[in-house]
This record gives sequence, structure tokens and C-alpha cells, in this order.
Amino acid sequence: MKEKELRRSMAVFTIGTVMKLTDLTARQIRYYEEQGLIEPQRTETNRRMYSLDNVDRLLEIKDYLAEGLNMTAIRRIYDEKQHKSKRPQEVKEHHLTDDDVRRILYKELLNTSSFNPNDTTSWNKNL
DNA sequence: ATTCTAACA
DNA sequence: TGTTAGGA
Repeated sequence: MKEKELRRSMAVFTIGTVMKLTDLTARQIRYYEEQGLIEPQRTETNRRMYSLDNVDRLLEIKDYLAEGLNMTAIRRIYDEKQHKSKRPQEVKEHHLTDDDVRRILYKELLNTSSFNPNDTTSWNKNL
């Protein structure tokens, strides 16, 4: 099952095709790279080359953005994952990753200023 | 024709 | 984020 991983990580798309595939503007795609969300390869002429994994992540980012999250919030989500994959000890929480993301999302929504947690009653109590 | 960086009437 | 200038 390693051939598959190789292909998904193989950079074969130009920013132009990624734009069509993700419906994002070149500006956004480059900006998300600046934020450390993706790391496309570069050709000898400095052109960006994206892999399927890169495209998938961009689509995820687009979803998070649609849910009202800001860059710092999204950045944290991927940073958390990176931390966990580097800690073989915490096997326990490896299974809660998906739910963890959910919690992070809500927590960040509070800082997105589009909500008033002040007078809302109980949905955010145990976050 | 495409993409890149930098910058903002 | 959009857009544009000036290069590659």
C-alpha cells in the first residue's frame, strides 16, 4: 500500500489546475502556503507544483473557512495533528482526533467575533 | 500564455 | 482578499 502514498504525495499539478480543482484563487492558494498549511514543491523555474494531498488539504481549508474559521484557527488544527503524530506515547488520544478537531472548531468560533458567548446559555459551558 | 513576488488609488 | 506592476 505504499504506491498509493507515493502518488498522493507526488507533485503534479500547476497552480492553474489546482485553482480549477479547488475553486480557490491563486492569491488564496499562495496565502495558505504562507500560513504553513501546505508546502507545494517548486520547479527549477520556481513554479509551484501541488500533489493530491495538497489539493485535499486545500479543500479541507475551504470547508473550514466556510464554517467561519479564521487562518489562525485552521493553523492550530493542523499544528495539533502534527504534535500528536510526533508523540507515540499518547496512544489513548489518537482515537479522539476527529472529536478534538470539533472542539477546536467551537473554541475558535468564540474568537471569531461573529458570536456572543456572553449571553448564550449552555452550549459552550464545557468547552 | 502562465506563474511569481511584492505592494496598495 | 482583490488587483496590478514588472519579471521570468
